[in-house]
Amino acid sequence: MKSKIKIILADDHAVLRAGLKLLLNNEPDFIVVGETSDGEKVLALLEELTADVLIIDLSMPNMGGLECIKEIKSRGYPIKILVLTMYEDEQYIKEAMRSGALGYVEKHAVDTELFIAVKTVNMGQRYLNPHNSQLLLNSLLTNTPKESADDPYTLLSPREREVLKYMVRGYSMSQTGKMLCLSVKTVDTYKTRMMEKLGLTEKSQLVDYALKYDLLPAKSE
Amino acid sequence: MKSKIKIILADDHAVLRAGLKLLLNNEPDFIVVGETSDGEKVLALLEELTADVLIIDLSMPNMGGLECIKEIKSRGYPIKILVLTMYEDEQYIKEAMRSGALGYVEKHAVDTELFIAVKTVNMGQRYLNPHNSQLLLNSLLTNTPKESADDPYTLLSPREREVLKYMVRGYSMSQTGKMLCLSVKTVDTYKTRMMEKLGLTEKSQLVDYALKYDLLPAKSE
DNA sequence: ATTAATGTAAGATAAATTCCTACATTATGA
DNA sequence: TCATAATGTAGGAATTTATCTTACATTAAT
Repeated sequence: MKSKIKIILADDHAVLRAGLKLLLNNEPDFIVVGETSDGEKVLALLEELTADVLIIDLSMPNMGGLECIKEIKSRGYPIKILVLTMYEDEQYIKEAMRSGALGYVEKHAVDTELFIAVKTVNMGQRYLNPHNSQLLLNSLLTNTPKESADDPYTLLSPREREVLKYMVRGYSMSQTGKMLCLSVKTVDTYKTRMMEKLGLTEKSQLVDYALKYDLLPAKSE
Repeated sequence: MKSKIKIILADDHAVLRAGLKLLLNNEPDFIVVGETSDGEKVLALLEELTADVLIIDLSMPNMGGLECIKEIKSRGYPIKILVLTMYEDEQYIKEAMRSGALGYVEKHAVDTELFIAVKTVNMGQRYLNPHNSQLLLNSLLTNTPKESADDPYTLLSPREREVLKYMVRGYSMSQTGKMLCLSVKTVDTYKTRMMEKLGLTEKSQLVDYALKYDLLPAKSE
């Protein structure tokens, strides 16, 4: 009988950590040997015990996940690192992978994907979320530090973004035009171009897009 | 032997949900009878099954937690609502409590606190994170004894809110009409009535209003 | 039982959007 | 560096949408 994969959990949400621990311990192949909510304490833990895989959240107090990963690598611990986070921000993933993480799983993922990811990185192989792997591998390999493929700050021109912000807030084209001292026609052009660039056909999709990229103002109380 | 407390889980992070489910099911007093990652599906679930407590995350796709809570209340489901979130933003907590949540637990909390919270709200009593309870109780009691005068759930009719949601998401009147199987004219009437009720003159003000009251869907990653 | 609110919708008119085209002015890549 | 793509700007005509007004049946409330 082969031995279980020893896991350390690092996530600052205690109740979720507890659930995750149970989830993993419930599987015959895994055993959680340590857990912590704090980046610095991860390093302390590694002094005390050995484990095969570290499942780490990028956002933790004291020492962020990224920093922690770098430190682990620079100290030469042989532990495999699997990043578990809710951001699917490509920037973060790339940074984490470059820093020495072997794999990346979103919190949105289901349990089975987590299990597979743990096993994969435990074998020393990379694991990337299927959704991101294509893009990521490309951008990791080509080493182009450009932002995510549909990021508004790379895809849309400044003026277009400006117009977008007004439009999605319910301003009509003419109103937007007035706000920005542009002809309605110009606003129209921007809108058309944005739709083309983003491959959209409905105004509501533009709103979705703006929502996705936080282009709407924060809730004002 | 008294029956277990039936729980529905609503959190968009599947792997965490799985852990949480195991954590709760592991306790003799609880049983998770349903789970979902989506605000709208919470409502669908409530149609299908009955449960005692809904544990809900505030940030979910399609329909944010706040909106979802309000809708549950407006539909009159007797389920007790416990908010589980990582934000310790007082504003959010207040809003959630005002909207009808009975309790609030941070994801940072340990499992035992979660258990206590579930039991507390199940009895119909409020549960507030010890850290926040002081502040909150105060501001809940002093600052807002009344439903805020322009709350959409007191001012607007259900159908009006429905229409509003589509309109502010960039759907045209005709599109909204199609979505809701209404004549454009009917949609028009609702819009006009809402504007009158709220004393607004511009569509953009409607969007602001929706933004203020979380009537837009949460950012979908 | 009468009024107020709600859910529904049509017609005529006014306004906004769409589609196509156009043209300087930068960037930018070959 | 020279062609080409991207950007910022806008007009006209055709079409779609929105607005304003009015209407009516059904509940909810007083």
